[in-house]
Amino acid sequence: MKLSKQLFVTLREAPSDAEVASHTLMLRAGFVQSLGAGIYVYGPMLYRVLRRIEDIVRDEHDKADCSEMLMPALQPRSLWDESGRWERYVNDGILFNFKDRKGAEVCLGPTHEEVITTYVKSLVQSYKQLPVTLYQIQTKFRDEIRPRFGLMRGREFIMKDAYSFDTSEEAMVESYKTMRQVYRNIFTRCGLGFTPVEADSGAIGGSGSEEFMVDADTGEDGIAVCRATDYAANLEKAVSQIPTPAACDSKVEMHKEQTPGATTCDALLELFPELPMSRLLKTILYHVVYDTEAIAAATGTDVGEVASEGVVAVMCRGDRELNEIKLSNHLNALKLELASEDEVKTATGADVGYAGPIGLADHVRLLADESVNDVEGFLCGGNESGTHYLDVHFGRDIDQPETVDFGTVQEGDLMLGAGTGDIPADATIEITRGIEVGHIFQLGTKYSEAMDAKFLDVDQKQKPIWMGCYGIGVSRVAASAIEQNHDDAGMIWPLEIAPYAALIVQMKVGDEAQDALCQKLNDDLEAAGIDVLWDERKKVRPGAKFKDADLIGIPMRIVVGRDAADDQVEWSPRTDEYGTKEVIASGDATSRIIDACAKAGR
RNA sequence: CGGGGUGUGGCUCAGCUUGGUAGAGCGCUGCGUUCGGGACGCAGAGGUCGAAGGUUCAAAUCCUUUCACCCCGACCA
Repeated sequence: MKLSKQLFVTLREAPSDAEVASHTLMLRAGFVQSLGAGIYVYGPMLYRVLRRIEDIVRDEHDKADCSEMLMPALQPRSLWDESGRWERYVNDGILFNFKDRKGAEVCLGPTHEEVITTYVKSLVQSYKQLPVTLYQIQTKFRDEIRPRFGLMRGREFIMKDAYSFDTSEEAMVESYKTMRQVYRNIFTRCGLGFTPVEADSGAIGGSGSEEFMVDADTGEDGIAVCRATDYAANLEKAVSQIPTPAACDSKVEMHKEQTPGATTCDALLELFPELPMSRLLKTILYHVVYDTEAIAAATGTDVGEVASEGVVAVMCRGDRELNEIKLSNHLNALKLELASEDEVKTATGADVGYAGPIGLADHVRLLADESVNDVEGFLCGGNESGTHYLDVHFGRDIDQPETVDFGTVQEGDLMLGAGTGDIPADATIEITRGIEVGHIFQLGTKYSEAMDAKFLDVDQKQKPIWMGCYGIGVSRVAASAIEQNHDDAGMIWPLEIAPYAALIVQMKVGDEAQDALCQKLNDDLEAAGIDVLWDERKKVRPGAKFKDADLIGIPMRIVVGRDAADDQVEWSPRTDEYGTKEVIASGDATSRIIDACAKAGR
């Protein structure tokens, strides 16, 4: 491919609204153009990368007997009412929804469980048809709270989603394991360094779930990893041993202290410098919108009797942090946010900053994180502006509220069960960052039951189909590949997914020997099935060509210049993975490229 | 949603405080000299200063409204 045939325009300066490397470089290289927040045009170079990723995705899925299909992006509300997700997604504001000309509500699909379940249930009647796994590669729409970082979090993005259908839980787990291996193969072939982690299943629902994280400091997700045990989990999900709280010898009676202006843990520590942070209990108030149907189903009560909203107070040790995901899951919340100032005043009778467990308004539900266990003689808010209680003991002064793990794992925490079984006593947790490029779930029968997707089993009984679902952010894979592989000069693509395998940089266009040699290199490579890009732009000087070559990061490069008449070229790879700069015969260059591509399965 | 910031040629930005002919660098076009790591000279093209309204003899600049985009936060009590 001749470069001059493309609309190839690069920018010398980085556009001002780009923050992360992948976004900046893609804008500079003309890979993307922004059309609005989280909406991008994918240029020809990027599209080649996306197609390469898709091809790898297809190949690995097909090898695992998955069938590709395509579902509509436009989906009627009725489907989402069947699964019960319409309200939740509209509440979260993530759904692009609108009315058609007849006034019927529709949405642009953020995911496709409803459609695939509808499709499959009409086809599957017998256990003899299962298991089956279907997938598609398609554009998804999500009205993200805050789109950012270019392709990392867009409102429209390319996703591969797969769905497995099985006759039993055990069979579902088998399908899940197969897909886990498929995912490992895909990301390995894409040349990415990644970590699979245990994950929270979020709004999709279901039981087991793992995320595939590309290791990158700019990642939006925190990951808890333990080198000693291979444990790795998303911070939303991770568990650890909570350090023992500082002991308290004194049995002084509970008493009120004047603490005007001290509304934070740090401010309180200044007033009571001898008090350890672990004996300071904060109480945080949340406004909760409940998933009434889920609660009714779980408790066996009538939907009408379940409160739809409420205020919850959660206690937590001063040296620990709450985890709103865990809290939200425990409460069956559709929405969880910090209580407003007014709500705090009504609930506590005090300004924000003095909430405590003693004397809360009756309508407030009190819970606590596990970190409060065994804390004695603690300080907590007084529910009166400018006061806190000191030397409070659970049991003696107040009952200990219901205590659940609502906490966030912290760097240096010991592993749960450290010192028992195979887990070393000093197995500690590190916090790293990553980019979520894949997520796999065991859905169970959540959707099949809600949408009545059943099959007739060998025992003559109708049973719900066991489902799994598996997603890969194709466009995000491209962005994270850059995030992981770049330098100051530009992108450095892994050969497997590079827009072109090789680049011919011609120094002087119009020079007979160079023209002829470049043409031969181009033809030989193309004949061998190699996609090669030939920079034969006439009025671009060598320096600019080198800069552009560095920017777009095609891994293998041949410079054709002064030695062309002697059939010599410069081997000038983008990374030393393909050797170092040297002058070689043109035929050697061709065979090096062909060999490298064969090795990479390209 | 809350807070902060920014909108001026394709890109990066200056000008705004103190109203008075719309600027620079990069990029683009033509000609010439150059030609292995973003060359130089000369001559050009390209902007209703995000939008609407207002104040004024006069608005990129002051006021009001609005839209868009970016960042931070949703971790505090």
